[in-house]
Amino acid sequence: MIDPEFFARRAAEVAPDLIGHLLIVGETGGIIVETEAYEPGDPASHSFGGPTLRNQSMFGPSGHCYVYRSYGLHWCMNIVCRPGHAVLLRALQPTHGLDVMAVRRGTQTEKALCSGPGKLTVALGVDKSHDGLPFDGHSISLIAPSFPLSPVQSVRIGISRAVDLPWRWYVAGSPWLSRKS
DNA sequence: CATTTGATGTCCT
DNA sequence: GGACATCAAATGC
Repeated sequence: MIDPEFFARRAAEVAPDLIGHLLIVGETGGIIVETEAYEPGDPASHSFGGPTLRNQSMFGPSGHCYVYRSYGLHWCMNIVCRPGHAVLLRALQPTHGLDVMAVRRGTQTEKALCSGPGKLTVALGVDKSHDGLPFDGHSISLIAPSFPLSPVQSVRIGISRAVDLPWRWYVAGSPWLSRKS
């Protein structure tokens, strides 16, 4: 399991370190290949402006989930770092339970199973009921890579505020990203 | 191929 | 009422 100290840092420090970790939810999972950091004081972050009913998990214990509804219909999954900080999981390389994920996603094309924040929650079966749950190896696990990767740093995607903050990290050339880079 | 559009939860003004 | 950390299908070149 991951040292709790790993999560109790700034989101912008945790996000690149999460690249290469194996995320397991139930019988499905994959390797994290794309993340984004959101911090307090960051106008694009849900924690900007303090706690609300919706974002309260973002101010809860580090190393837990923050799951929210995006655009009224998609679930998005974050890992909470220190209070008000969270890392959005944007894409996975599918490794576990591909058949189950394909059924949930209703697609045959393996490269599109987890290639986006709204897609990977469907593939993993994550929804509001996972909000606030810990990555403790019970229903949700996180396993460190055997060797560190060197992700590429870039600007975030799909936001309209603080668009210049270079807080997106991804595995260069990976075919599993939410968009080609 | 690129661009537009529809689905509609939760928070903010 | 409007904005939004999105996706897939429809439409237009």
